[in-house]
Amino acid sequence: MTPDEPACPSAGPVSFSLSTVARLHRIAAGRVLRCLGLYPGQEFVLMHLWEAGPVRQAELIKAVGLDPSTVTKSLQRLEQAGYVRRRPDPADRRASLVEATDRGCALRERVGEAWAALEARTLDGLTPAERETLLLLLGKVEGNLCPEAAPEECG
Amino acid sequence: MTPDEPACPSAGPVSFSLSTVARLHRIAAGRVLRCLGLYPGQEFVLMHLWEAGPVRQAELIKAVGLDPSTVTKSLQRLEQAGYVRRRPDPADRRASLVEATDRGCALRERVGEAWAALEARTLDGLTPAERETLLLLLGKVEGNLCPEAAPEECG
DNA sequence: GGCTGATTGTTGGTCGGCCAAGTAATTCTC
DNA sequence: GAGAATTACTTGGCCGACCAACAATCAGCC
Repeated sequence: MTPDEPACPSAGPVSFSLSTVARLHRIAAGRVLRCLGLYPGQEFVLMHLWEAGPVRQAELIKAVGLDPSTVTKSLQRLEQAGYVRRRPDPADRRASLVEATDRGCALRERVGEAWAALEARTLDGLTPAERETLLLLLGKVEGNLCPEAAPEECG
Repeated sequence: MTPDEPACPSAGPVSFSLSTVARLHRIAAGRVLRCLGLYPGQEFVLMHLWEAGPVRQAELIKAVGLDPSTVTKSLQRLEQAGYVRRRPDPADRRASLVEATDRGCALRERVGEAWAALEARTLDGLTPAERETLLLLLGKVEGNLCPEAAPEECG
């Protein structure tokens, strides 16, 4: 009856569903964020800066868990947009200190609202118990995928 | 104790965890797939072609749920790599018929194994009931994020 | 002091992914 | 049958994200 079947649930149904859900979620986030002048992904950087204040770039990278080059480029764009400021760390001439500008902080409330609305939409129709379960299970999966696994997977 | 806290669980904890898990999952998939000469995302296209045989590009787009331009570029690269063949549809001169080549089909088993291993790693430590629950909840979330929502979010 | 090694951050390249806009062909409508 | 609307892709542009390779600085060790 339904014209669009789930495509390939045969192998790895959870992996498949996870990928799909995450992509839809990112699209939904992007639609909301673009109205605020942001691109999806940048909100994580800003969120950390709002909560942590001026930080070294290395700490920011560790906090968001992204590749260093990704953070560098994201910061360059955020800086050009005027949401972020960078200055050299006087204590370490390699490092940079990053902080949100007033203009960047002005986004905080609206991003928070948008993020809350997205969370509400994501979890619509789930009971509180289900929400808690989902968060718990995602946490377990995150632990499974996180650190281990030597890069030598090609064997 | 743990030096790296989950950063920003304050707003939208599920959304946050979902993003993180999906990114880790994609990285894990990428590590495995790169050994087979694929990039993450291409496996969805190939999986559909393996199961469905020659299809019109429009059907492929609908099946994987991606943007048409994304599929176009992915197919161009898969074609250049020799995994996929495209030819015009004799019945409709706008359309293209797509199918996996022998070389593309040769990947099927190894991709299946890799995907199964990834699924196993993802779900390690979860009971069968938990796995079922996770799949169910992800399905609900997918339904929430899927179709609706007018593009006019900027109000 | 000087050499080796680890940290910090950047650049270049490639892909996936989206959007917006455009071309070509088919179908609908009158 | 001619014009309008729909469909099927493609191109260009931009961003996030990865990896690999690099320059610069700091830190430890003799």
